Amino acid sequence: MTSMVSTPVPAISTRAAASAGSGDVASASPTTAASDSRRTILDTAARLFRKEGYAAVSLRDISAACGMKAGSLYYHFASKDEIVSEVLRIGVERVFAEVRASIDALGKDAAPEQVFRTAVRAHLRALLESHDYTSANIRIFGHVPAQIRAAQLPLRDEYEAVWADIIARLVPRRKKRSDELRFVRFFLLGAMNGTLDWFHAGHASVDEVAQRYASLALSGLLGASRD
Amino acid sequence: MTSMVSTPVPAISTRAAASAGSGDVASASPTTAASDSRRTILDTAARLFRKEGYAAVSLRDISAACGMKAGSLYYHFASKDEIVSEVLRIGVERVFAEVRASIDALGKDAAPEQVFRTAVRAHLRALLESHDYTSANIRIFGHVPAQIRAAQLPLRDEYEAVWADIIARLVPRRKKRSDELRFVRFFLLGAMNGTLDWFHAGHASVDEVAQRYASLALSGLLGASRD
DNA sequence: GTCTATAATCGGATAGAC
DNA sequence: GTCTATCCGATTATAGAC
Repeated sequence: MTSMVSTPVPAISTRAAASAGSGDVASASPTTAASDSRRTILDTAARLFRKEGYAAVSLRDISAACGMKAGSLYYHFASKDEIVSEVLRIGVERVFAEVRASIDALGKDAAPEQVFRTAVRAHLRALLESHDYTSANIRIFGHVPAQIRAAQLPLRDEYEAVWADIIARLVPRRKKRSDELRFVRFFLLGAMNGTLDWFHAGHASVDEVAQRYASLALSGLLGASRD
Repeated sequence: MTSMVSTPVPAISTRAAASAGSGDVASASPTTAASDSRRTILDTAARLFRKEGYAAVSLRDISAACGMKAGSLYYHFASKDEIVSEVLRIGVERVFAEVRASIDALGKDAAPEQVFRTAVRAHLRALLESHDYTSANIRIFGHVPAQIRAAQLPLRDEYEAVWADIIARLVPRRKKRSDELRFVRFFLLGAMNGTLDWFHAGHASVDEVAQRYASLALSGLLGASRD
């Protein structure tokens, strides 16, 4: 959600989950002891990175929370960088897949506004209740080494392209200049990702936040409140 | 911009700059060698924290960038925690003071929408072009030790109260429920603070971003574009 | 006020036993 | 696969010279 590089904009739902290399935790490989440990390490790392930040979490912290010793992590990963890269990648893959799936479920004739509201809800669900991976990504992305950030940009751009499409469908023909839409996209993603800084389960439901945020984005705070 | 604690809401511009303890860099104390060094250390720390994050910046990094040795910092500050606490405090004080000053300059009869647009511009200017302190605050707040965060909440709440007031003036009488306004405030501050993740000088001016963001917040992305 | 020197701890990473 | 043991550099912080 940071890059300003423009990328080819695929139509929504035309692309497969992309990459998903050999290490994709989400894919259903045959369960082995090694893959179990690998997944446990990544789950734990995502949870700790989300809570504490990137630099504040040591490999000793991760391994201890897994019931392992620090040296054992190196059987599964070559470095801390490799662990955090995987966590970041999976974080985007998941919110990406869920937003696209939620849109696809609406069918091809869904109204642009309905598509928008559905995507906002899916993004916020992934961020606030489903996935430590996605929330860890948003929270630590700006704090990992620049080299790791750079490697993640293509995947982020792919995900942002989905939002560019959703927004482009929504906005009337007039003023479709691409830098117009860029501002809208940054505005919306900034507001949504900012929920991580204040949302705590119990005060309001994720779906309520999603409804309010979608309405605010569509109509503004002076606009007619339709819900 | 994180707390959910409600605080007394002062009318805009009725309160002095609050606190501004003995160590306020912004206040004009007689310039001594010690206060010069103190200020240099804080300026440098703010710049590095903004760029690299909290945990990634060591006291050696700060002192080296000041042309000093690490041990010398301890003449001016008791710990890294004390340095970062000062940076965070000054960051809020400054954006606070500038937003309030920009509103005060409009006079008491300014239209709510004009007040809003002016405040958005002042906040974004402090964040994106004026102050490493303010941008450092936004970037690292969620990554400093919990104890430090907690100590900063009252000041943050004071600043958020200004926004609560600006927004309350703007919204029609209907539906002024406070949790309504809370969502609007979080939505807006999230979008504005998110600019840190993508804005780079040169592509667009801060004032252009401010205009677009204010319009989007007021009218939404379906609304009439009035600029 | 700033320096040097150092204490005490913790960090990522590696080698080899089991 | 996981553990133990260890290397080695970096970190915060302190003590005392100048």
